[in-house]
Amino acid sequence: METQQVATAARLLAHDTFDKKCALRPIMDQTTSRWATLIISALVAGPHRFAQLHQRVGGISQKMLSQNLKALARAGLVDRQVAPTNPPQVTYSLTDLGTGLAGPLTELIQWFGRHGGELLAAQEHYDSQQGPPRG
Amino acid sequence: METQQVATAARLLAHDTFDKKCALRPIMDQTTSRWATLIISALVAGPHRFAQLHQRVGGISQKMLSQNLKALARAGLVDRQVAPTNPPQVTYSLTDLGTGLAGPLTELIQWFGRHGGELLAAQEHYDSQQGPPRG
DNA sequence: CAGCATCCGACACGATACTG
DNA sequence: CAGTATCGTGTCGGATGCTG
Repeated sequence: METQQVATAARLLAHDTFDKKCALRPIMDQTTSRWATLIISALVAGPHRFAQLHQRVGGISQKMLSQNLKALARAGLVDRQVAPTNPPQVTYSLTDLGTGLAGPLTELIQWFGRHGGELLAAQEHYDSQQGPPRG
Repeated sequence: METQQVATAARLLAHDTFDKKCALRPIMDQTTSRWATLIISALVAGPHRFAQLHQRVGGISQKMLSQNLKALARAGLVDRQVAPTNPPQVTYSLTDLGTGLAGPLTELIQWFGRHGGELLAAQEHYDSQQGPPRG
């Protein structure tokens, strides 16, 4: 189908997220990932040191923190400032781009906060009547 | 520290997303996961059949689609309607809760659409000057 | 058509140890 | 303090085949 191909091309040009080949998918995946969302929303409050972030984002390992921070820096969402002191001081902060993302992202997180009860209740209801998650 | 424990308790009651034990984390993880975001935003346009979704969300496998759909149904975000016909017709649609989530979520996706160019450019710039992604 | 069961590879993730 | 290197495990996720 010719129209099919045209549609695909149009979707690619427009960054159609539904398209399999959308170049944004990898970035979206990592940016909306478990840890990245928390890291970004933590940085909304202001610049943080590595250890501060590690403490703020409960349960994250240094490896994951470092890894996510690097990915976010690569995407141009966070800025990494190294102070030439001893011991070294590294400060992470949101770029303008990152701050822009933080808006929609925190709204999403806040939605979860507001509707957390409903979500939990729905799960309990679901589990109680037909399919317990395990066993 | 007593205050530490009190703070932790307060965070749990308030669904503090930063807390390691936050009960919402698993739900958030799967809801903001690669496929779930696309499925939800696909359903905003209206109810879909299984095959329709499979086609709409480019690159997803039946397994992942089925799995995500089940998880979303469990969280009370999508509704599953089975018509007793032959062959069976199963229709998925957003619940009110799901529609509520779709708002913040589509805003987030649209943000990526608008700033996709900047993100991609930032990555290229980053890679070109210091750290190519894979040696 | 809708969807589950199974196998299997790839990597995400965490714990630990080590470096500057 | 701020990471990197390495290892082991668990889960993610695709391909295939079968059911009703």
